[in-house]
Amino acid sequence: MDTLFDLPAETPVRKPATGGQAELLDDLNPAQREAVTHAGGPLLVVAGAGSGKTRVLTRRIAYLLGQRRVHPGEIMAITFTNKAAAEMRERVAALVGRRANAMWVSTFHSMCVRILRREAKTLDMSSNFSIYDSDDTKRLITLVARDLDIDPKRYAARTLAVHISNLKNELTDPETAAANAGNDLERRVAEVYVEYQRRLSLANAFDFDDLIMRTVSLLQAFPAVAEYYRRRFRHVLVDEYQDTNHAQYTLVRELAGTAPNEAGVEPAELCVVGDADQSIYAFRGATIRNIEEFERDFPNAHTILLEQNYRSTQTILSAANAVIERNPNRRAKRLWTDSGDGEKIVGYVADNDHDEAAFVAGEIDALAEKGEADYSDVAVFYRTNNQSRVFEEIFIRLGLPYKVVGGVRFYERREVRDMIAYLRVLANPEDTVSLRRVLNVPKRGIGDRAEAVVATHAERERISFAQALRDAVDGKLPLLNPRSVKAIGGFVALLDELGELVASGAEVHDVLEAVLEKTGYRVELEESDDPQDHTRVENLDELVTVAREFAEITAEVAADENAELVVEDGVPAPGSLPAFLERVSLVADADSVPSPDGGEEGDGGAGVVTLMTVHTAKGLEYPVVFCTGWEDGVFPHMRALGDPTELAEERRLAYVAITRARQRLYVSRAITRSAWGQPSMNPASRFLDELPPDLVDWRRLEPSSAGFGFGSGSRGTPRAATTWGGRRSSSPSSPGTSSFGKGWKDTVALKLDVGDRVSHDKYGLGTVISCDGVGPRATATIDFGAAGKVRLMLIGSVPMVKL
DNA sequence: CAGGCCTGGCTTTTT
DNA sequence: GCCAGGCCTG
Repeated sequence: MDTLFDLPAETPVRKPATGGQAELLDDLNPAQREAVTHAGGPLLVVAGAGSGKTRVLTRRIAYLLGQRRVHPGEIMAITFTNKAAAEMRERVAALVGRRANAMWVSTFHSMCVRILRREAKTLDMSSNFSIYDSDDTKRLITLVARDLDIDPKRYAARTLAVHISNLKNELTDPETAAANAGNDLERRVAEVYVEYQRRLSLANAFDFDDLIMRTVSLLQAFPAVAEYYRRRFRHVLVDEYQDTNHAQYTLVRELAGTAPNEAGVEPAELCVVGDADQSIYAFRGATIRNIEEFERDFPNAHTILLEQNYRSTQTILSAANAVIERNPNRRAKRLWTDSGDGEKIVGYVADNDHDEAAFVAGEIDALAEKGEADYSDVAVFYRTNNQSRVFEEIFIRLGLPYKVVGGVRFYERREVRDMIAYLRVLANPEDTVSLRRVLNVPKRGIGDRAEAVVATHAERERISFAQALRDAVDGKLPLLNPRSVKAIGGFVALLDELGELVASGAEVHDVLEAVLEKTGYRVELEESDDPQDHTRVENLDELVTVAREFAEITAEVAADENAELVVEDGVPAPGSLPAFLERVSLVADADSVPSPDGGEEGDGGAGVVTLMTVHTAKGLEYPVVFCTGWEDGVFPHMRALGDPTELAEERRLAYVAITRARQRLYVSRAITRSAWGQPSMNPASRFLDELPPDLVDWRRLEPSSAGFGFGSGSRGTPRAATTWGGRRSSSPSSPGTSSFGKGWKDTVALKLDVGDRVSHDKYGLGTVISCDGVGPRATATIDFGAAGKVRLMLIGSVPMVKL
């Protein structure tokens, strides 16, 4: 795995400014230059896609260091991903050298971890705390909800977790949540929230949201702590500001300040960079309010707009502009380039998802054949992960090399998480969630009943679960049968033995090996005849390799006297178990994106095609991009159709997708697509209609009764037998001007009930067997007899009548 | 206590 | 169509 430590490839900079400071500004356009040199008040850089955002940030830092004599230790640069942080650090280092090491360049979360480890005592925590991800969080919430006798059917752990996360993102503490609770759900959530926080503390753990929220409350409750950081960091830079949530916004404000504090310490110089049009994480609490209201939040703020694009052709940019312009209440911004129009966008309407994938594969092959693109130049985007399947099927059949990025990640795999849980217990014995996770994994005869007895004892005696286990071994729990006591005894002895190994200073990978052997985890998998378990063993070997590399790299850095190994408060000892755990908790992008030059470890020359969701594609760019599944109900997603706010977010997602393309952009949709095993018919995505018609070369259009000319490239695919009336939108005559988006989007064309008889233009006579959703989300599953069961959306002009 | 079967559910996911 | 979690049985 090349992932934990790899630095991403440098995005091409036209004229690399290698040495002299004078060159820092040379190859910048006027707006970029202004952003780099601006001094004094808060600065907002509105950076359109491909406008050289990272270049501005890194040059600005280099300029601060070189021209404005800022000490690197005074700079804090905050990003959302480790990849972005690594890239920024790398690029600054390329400009200024090793001095870059003294800066804090990190993600919001690792920055907070660093502060929290340093200040843990202040919050009654111990600095070896665990960091719970959403899976751990859900487990703990499940435990809490069960203890509170909450009906898991009515209030799913996931739902509770989402609500609690939202509260934390809004910096609402449990008491306030309880006081504000206005309905049954909110009361239940608050109840769980209170107990959940108590149990987190007891486990000496923070969840992801806590990392931010607790840091904010730390800074707010302890002015001396805030002042320490304020004095220290005189420059705060924030990347992807449009993705900040309320908690992160407050954190930035607390760190930088907006006015001198009581001691007269001036606010730090703040520079944030972002693009409201690329905000696609509202579902995680991100709010574009923060970028929209920047000037109000930070008095005397200055705003700079970067609109010149260095990535795409004008055709692609015009398409992107046309789509995003439809979003209401948006700050005007139009991307442009001086590099020419380039190729037209290619459109394709497929009969079904299979046909769509075949078209994509055919085009990729043709481009490769003509030498116009390597496989690694090509990316295929879709809205949801399950859409990757059909591409995989077709690509495998055709022998087209590809890699799916995203989906279930390495560190989310069960076996990996089990091992991490063991390591966490060894690093933080109070970590109840991890301890209970591995209590009976692999099976060692400690069942639900025994676990419950121990848990109750722990709760009653107000002791940790770990201590309660020891009490069980000491015979203090009469409710346990002797067999369970013996099993628990074995488990505790095992942990003690592993604990001694850790205490003796063993390397992480040796500890990991010991866990795999001594628990019998590996043997169990090896002896299993389930083929999945074979993969699991491979993943575990991979994890051991990761740990070994972790130790080796740390050793190399330590041995390199040129490297400044910054050892500071809040940073675990290099190479230690806590350091490793922090790494795997905060760096979860193990399945990496293949490198653009096609060199993923020797798969020969042309590399592989990359498949991913649009969300995953953010921040990336490819010469050739396929935007697939542009259908109402797929993209925009079904759940966004009825909600203008969500629809605007989907449109931003479309904007992100389009602006990833450098030279060639394809858009496609399928008339029918199998979803959840059943075919469903989807109308064209409204976003297709928003593309200026003259920019799109429709290779193939949906067969229709209107009979106007279709592109010639229909490749012999069978045409759907549909002849339905009316409003086909993306016809060659009027793609951009169709009004169907207005007329039908809020209306349900057909009101159906179970048992109704219908007649469908394509499927014929049928009977409604179920109805789902309301309003624009309404669907019906209809049994068409010989034509099968079909789930249909009921919005728009459905080619069907009720009988 | 463990393993098997069945039902339900199901966007996106930087950390 | 697939996975996860709950329930039931051996």
